[in-house]
Amino acid sequence: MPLEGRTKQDVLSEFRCAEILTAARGVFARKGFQAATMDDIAGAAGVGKGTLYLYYRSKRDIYLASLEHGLRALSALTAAEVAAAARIEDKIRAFVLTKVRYFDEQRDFYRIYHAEFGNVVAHPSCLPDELMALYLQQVQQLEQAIQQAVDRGEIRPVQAGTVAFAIFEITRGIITQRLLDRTGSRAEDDGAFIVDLIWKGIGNR
Amino acid sequence: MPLEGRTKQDVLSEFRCAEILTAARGVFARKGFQAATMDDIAGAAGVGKGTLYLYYRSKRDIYLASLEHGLRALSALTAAEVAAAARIEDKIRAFVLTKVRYFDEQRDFYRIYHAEFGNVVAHPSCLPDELMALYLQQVQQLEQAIQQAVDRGEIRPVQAGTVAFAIFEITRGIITQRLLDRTGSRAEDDGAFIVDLIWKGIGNR
Amino acid sequence: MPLEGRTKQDVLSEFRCAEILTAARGVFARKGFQAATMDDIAGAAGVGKGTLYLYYRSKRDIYLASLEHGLRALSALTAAEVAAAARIEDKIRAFVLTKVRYFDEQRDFYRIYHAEFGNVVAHPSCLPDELMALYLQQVQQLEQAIQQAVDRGEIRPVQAGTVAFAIFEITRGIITQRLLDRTGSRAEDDGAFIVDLIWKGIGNR
Amino acid sequence: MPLEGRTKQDVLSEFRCAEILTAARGVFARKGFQAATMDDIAGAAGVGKGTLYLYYRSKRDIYLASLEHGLRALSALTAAEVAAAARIEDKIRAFVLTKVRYFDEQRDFYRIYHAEFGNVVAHPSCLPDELMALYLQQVQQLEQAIQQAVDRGEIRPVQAGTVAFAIFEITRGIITQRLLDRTGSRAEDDGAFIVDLIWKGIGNR
DNA sequence: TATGAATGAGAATTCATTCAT
DNA sequence: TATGAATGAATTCTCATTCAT
Repeated sequence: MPLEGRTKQDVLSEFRCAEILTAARGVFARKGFQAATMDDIAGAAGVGKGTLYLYYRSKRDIYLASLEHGLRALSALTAAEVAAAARIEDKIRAFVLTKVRYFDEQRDFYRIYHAEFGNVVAHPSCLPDELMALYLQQVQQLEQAIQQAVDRGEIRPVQAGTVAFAIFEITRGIITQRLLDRTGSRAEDDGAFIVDLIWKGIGNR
Repeated sequence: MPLEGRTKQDVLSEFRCAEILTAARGVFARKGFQAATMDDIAGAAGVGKGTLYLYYRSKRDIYLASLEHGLRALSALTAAEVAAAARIEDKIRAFVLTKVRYFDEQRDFYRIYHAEFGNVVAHPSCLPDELMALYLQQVQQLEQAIQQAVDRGEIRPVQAGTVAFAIFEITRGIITQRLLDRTGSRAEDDGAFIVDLIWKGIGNR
Repeated sequence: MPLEGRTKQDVLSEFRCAEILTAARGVFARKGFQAATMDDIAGAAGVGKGTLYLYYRSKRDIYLASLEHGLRALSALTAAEVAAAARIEDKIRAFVLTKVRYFDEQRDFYRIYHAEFGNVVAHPSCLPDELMALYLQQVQQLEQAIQQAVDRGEIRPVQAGTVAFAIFEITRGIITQRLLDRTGSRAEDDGAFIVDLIWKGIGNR
Repeated sequence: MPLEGRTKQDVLSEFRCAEILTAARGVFARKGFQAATMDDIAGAAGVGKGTLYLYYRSKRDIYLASLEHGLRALSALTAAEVAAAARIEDKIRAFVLTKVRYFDEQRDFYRIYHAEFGNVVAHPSCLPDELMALYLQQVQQLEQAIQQAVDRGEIRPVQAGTVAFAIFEITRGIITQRLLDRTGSRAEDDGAFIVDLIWKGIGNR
């Protein structure tokens, strides 16, 4: 039974970490990084302020951990779904839909995600390389799929990187809209629209 | 003479306002809203800290004024260029190119613009309605043009709003990339790419 | 009249600095460095807490400034008095008496001075070199005088450095006692005792 | 068997106490009272943080116990050596040498000892009477010996208390120097110097 | 007895805003 | 009108002490 290591401590510790991270995500989503205080987070997590520092070294640390946690989950999910699709058309659809659905359920996380990665331009050097890599990896996965499709002649020759980036951006836009409008359009429809647009363009016949 | 109001005062006042706004834009772009201090802005504007409060009520006020100032200019410019183009294809090209070029020259402004409007999701209620309206108006102009094109049969029947939004998002993505990469691709080429993608999609044939 | 620079600002600034330093000296003397809070100091100085940071960068800065201020005054005074005395006996007396009298009037300062320089052993590297130099200079002045007296045959051949240091230490001891006992022995008597002891020793005849 | 009390418990308890005290002494010496944390001490002692509170009521308690422990040992040693010497000259030498040698081997303790008793002036009321008594007793032992020597005509009539105090202070100075300089002068030489100075003074012939 | 996770009071420092000059 | 010295509310982080296990 001791096979799994010191379960008591470790499980409790992991539980606390998760508790804090979840609470923090909500607070950060509601107030943004600056306006969120350690008191807020401690209160939301139902622990003392000092306890936060037992698990994370600083406010920024908690923030980055929130970010990484969600991003890693999203990335794994997207990679799996995209890989599972055969044709490029389906891969794109999988890419879009996975993200739309993920963020539909993780609205708090989207707010943080968006605030941070949306602003890479404004403050380029603020994020750890590891996190940036994780973020950029998303587009790269799609880019590779598109490049292969070009090579196989499935689609007309386009710059895979820029197209992937365009899809990425439109998806982000759609997700943003879905969060702002509460007019629950179906995720499938939004996804279908993007794929259709990217696939056929708007030009008349 | 008194036709134009108290010219001396007004002109001086406007001059000071512009001076402050320009300085503030640079500071905000460099440091972000939170990290920028009134001392920074006063220093950059070459005035005393107290003077800022003669022209603006708060730090946030200066920020919003910066935003509005640039946004108004961009909006007017875009409207004119889009209106000047005849065919929808050209209107889209004009839309994209105007924005790409504007931000190429107003990089400081782009950083603020992006940070703030990119984050509407995260902090929905923070911006005054007037500013939001100005922002949304950009897409609406494009949307109308697309709707007309649909009505005229210039392009296949698509949801004008969503397409306009997609173009808007891709454009933003491209601009972001241009600021990050210093690999100076030509604005015309980036613009052409977007129009091409939107127009024809990536599907074969 | 503008010969003396911007008097208004400078005088006010110097006044504030002195005010803060005096208040701080009292607080540090009463509570020690660690226990003294910026609130204490601000309260004692009759200014806002933020004001302290207009004149000094940190709590430690205020502390060091207090120390340097008093030390510089003492050093100058001692140097003058010692130089004014002709015979080595009188120089030693001047050295002892100047210090005893100075600290009689600057009890607050003595507490800081003693706490900090008394503890060089415990935390050797904490003080800026400049301050340490100022401190050590005191013994060196005396050492030179003693060495000259040895060279001239005024006194028996002794190690000037160690003797100077011994005088320095006894003086410190006496001052400490004077502050603890409120039994007001006359400074002259204490001074005379030290000189007598150092001069003749306790050996019979 | 029960004559000696609950040996098992008591011995273990004493052992723990000694362990903690030794560890604490090192930590306090290295970091000073304020900067030393209970975590540091617990870590150095190889026990849990909570355990410290089973043996001592507070951080200050541990500190004072460290102090008392070392001071008691020093005091006993000095008393014995001084008593063993016959002539006053030898008693002084014994006094000086015992202390110099003791602190040569207990550098950690010296740092604490010096920091605390060196600062009696700064914070007069901080130490328990018992500890102060123990400290002052050192000088008093010497004072009595000197007074007897005066009474017996061994030395010229001097104020025994002040002379004892002077010797005490010079000795402290020498020890401090020995710890700062690593220029290992022999303890005997330093001791001889002090005795010589105190005995003959520096006056010529 | 031994532990170390949890706590929260407390302190240094920053900075938007005010206001006397 | 212009200034910048003064302010104090607000925030992050530390660490002695407690207490459930």
